[in-house]
Amino acid sequence: MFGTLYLRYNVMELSKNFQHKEAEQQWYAHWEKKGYFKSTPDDREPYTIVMPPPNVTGILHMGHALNNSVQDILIRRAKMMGYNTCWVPGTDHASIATEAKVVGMLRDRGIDKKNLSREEFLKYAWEWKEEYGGIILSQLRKLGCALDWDRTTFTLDDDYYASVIRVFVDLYNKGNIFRGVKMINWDPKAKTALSDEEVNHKQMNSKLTYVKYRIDSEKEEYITIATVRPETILGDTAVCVHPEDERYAHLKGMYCFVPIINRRVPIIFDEYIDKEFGTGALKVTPAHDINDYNLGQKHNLQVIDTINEDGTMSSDAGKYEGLDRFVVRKKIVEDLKELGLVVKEEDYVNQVGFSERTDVVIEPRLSMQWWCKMGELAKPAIDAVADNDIDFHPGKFKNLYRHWMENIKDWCVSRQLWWGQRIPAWYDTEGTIYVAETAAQAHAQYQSKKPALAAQHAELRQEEDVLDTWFSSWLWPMEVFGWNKNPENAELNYYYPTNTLVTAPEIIFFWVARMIMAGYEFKGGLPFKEVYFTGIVRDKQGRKMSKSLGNSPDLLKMIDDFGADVVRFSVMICSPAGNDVLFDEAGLEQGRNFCNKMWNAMKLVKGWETRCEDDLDDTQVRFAMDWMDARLAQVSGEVAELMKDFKLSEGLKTVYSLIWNDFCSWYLEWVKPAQDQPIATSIYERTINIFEQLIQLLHPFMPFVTEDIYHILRERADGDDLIQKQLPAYQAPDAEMLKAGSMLQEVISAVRDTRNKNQLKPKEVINLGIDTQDKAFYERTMDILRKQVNATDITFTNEAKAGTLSIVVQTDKIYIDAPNATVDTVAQKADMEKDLIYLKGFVASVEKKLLNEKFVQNAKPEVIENERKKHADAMDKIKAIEESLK
RNA sequence: GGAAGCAUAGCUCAGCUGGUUCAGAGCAUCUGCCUUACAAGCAGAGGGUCCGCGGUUCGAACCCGUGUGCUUCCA
Repeated sequence: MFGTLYLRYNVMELSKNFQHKEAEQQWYAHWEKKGYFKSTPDDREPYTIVMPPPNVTGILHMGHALNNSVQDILIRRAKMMGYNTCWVPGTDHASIATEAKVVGMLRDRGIDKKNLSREEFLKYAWEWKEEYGGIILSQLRKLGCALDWDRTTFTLDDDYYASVIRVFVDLYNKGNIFRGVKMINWDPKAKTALSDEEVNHKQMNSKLTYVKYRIDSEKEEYITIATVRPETILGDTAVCVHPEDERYAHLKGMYCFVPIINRRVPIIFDEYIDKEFGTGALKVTPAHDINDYNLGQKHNLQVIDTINEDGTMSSDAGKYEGLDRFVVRKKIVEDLKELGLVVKEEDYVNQVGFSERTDVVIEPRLSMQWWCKMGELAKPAIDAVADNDIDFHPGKFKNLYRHWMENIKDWCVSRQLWWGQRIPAWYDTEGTIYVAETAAQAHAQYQSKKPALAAQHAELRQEEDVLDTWFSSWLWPMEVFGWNKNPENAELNYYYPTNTLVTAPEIIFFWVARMIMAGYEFKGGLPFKEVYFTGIVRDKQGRKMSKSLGNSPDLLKMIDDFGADVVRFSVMICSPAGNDVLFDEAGLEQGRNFCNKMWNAMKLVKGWETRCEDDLDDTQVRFAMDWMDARLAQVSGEVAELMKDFKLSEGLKTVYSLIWNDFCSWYLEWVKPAQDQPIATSIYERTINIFEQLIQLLHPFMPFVTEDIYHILRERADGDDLIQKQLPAYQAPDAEMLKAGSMLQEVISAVRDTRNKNQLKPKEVINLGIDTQDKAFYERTMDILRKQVNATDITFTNEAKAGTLSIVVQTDKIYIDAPNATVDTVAQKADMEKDLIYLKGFVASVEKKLLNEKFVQNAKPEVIENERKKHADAMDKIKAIEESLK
């Protein structure tokens, strides 16, 4: 492997640009081979992240790229800070999504799920999983993720399965799990119940249809209701009005007929009704609306279920039986029109629930399901976040969390699917339930409870339903470390609680809240210490990236074209902390250019290697090196602060600017020897050291290019890899050096600006006369200054020379003499006059402040001191300008 | 209908406890340069009523009230 390295890194053959494809492959394999991603408990402090397991059916999209880049950055940085880092990968069995995929695959092969037994179906499902599942894990490698692959976990692994069953039984025994009929969200495509969290509400343009119901009386009299779901009319078992609605007061105790099927139903009165909505009369369909259901309970109404589990009409729908609900919606309105019962139709905007998984319209449906009571589980989890035992970033999600947790409802945990953990409940012939971890244990319960029945009918029937996928994911941080086998095992005790959970705010209820509850309930403590919520990835126009909009870019192609580093850069650079991510492909170019910049800087520096001479004097550029060290120290501190606050995007920008502006644009230009000139070995060595530290700061963000450059800069011993190089301890930057450095930059920029404004070509030589109190500064930096502004003579002077351009930097007066060009000194003077006017105004405002008694009384002493200093500085500058204008 | 958040340069965003020459950065734009690593580059410049209105304060981008607009979550 180092053979190929050597070839690629032969200086003479260094490519024009950074070659991401080779580098990525090479370094990921190297890191893996070296075992850098692996973690075993030792005496270091652990830093642990469990990756939110993507669906086993998933392929890498923008959300994953963001989420996992963030985690990788945190992990890699923690590793450099000396932690024993452990990042656990895995996938989620995603019951609904996967079962849908498998059903689709079977259909393509001409197999109908209905004709398969559970065992046969599961065999196919596992086959599918082995062949197509988990593609995303290999895609995460491409992104460069430093995951401990030996710990890869699947939520349907045997041990994982057992832990889910154990938790179910435990909660059942504690009385938290029960079975009951309730109104649930039914997904007619997946044919399963969903939890409230799995329903997305979207605004829809609907029609509000006004329909007349004939009242059962001598006269021909009608009551008109308004509905957006005419197809449910067939399930109506009442019409309801407000008790104080005078329009309907005379109908007390009367009945009306449901059109088409002519069912005689009561007119009931309830304060639930909104008198203003529609006609103030509501058709009540207890089987198909949660509010109607509640009304029905209260008023003892019949429940008639007119919709089948696949969304077609049931036998109770009479002649519409077998037709789809949306077909019937139209047809029934036509039929009602023919009967003359439609009063009018109005456009109406309402919220409609869609399945999070299959995106079909949810059907509220009454059904027998398994439920988990959440109230008790929620209590410690509420406190954990309120007391900041678990820290949320950004903090705004704390409120959201608390609000939801305080109003938490029972969790519908059963799903009418086969792919998942089968609910460990068995029924005897009389319908009694036995919940146990194994069939044998259930039988034992049965034997002891009903020996007579057991003797007659030995068989128990197991519940067909499986558990909600989230009922397994909520154990993730515990179970990836083998909680089920041994809840006190050494690994679990070392890595748990994990440090940081990085996830999307959309699953704060699905997953985050439930993991916290599970952590306290089953492990007796919090699952992670902090949660970082990334933003939602949107396109440039602010639209959420989604398959249906087709606005999410092809990540793998992007990685292929630009490289993982660039993709990571482009995602992170537009990810402001706590805000959504407006992904702009322009970031790809910026990232590519950045790689190119570093690559070329490396080529420049590397090119000096053969020009090194030990005895050369380096005092001329010592200023540059000392300044760069100071900047490095300063920015390292800034980055550390930013990372602590999860301001990763800011952190990246800061390092980017340090490398591009400070290092490439200033430093390298300052130390660069003239063409074909030798360079002092000491400068070369120190420059390499600086370069190393720079790319080390960047490494967590862009691991490949940095590791690659690290190895080209110097020949490295086996095991000397950037990924595991430890960050140096924080050093306070040399403040004097920083100040001097920016002064030099200011002088250079001011001279260049003046050159530009006077159309002095870069090649045009100038002379500088400098009037300053601080000659030492200019003596120290004179060579750099000369080179940077293309000056030949730099001399000290005490007076303005006629025909020169004068500028003032801080309080130094600089006279620019261009011997071979004509310059417009008048325009230059006018510019300075403008500065003067501004400064005088500024001084006046500061004076006003200082003369204001209230200010002097109330302001903090250091603020006043500052104002005085501002005043003095401005006065000095005014003086300098006035003198140079003479 | 309930709740939260946001509004600063053309775009995306920083701006801490009200006071630093505080109005900033990156991208985009404009001008000049193929200058001995990089034109995927270099040097420089121009862009803002800090959403409107009112208040608190010696002092407000920042605190309070209010209006407007946008976004998200919940029902």
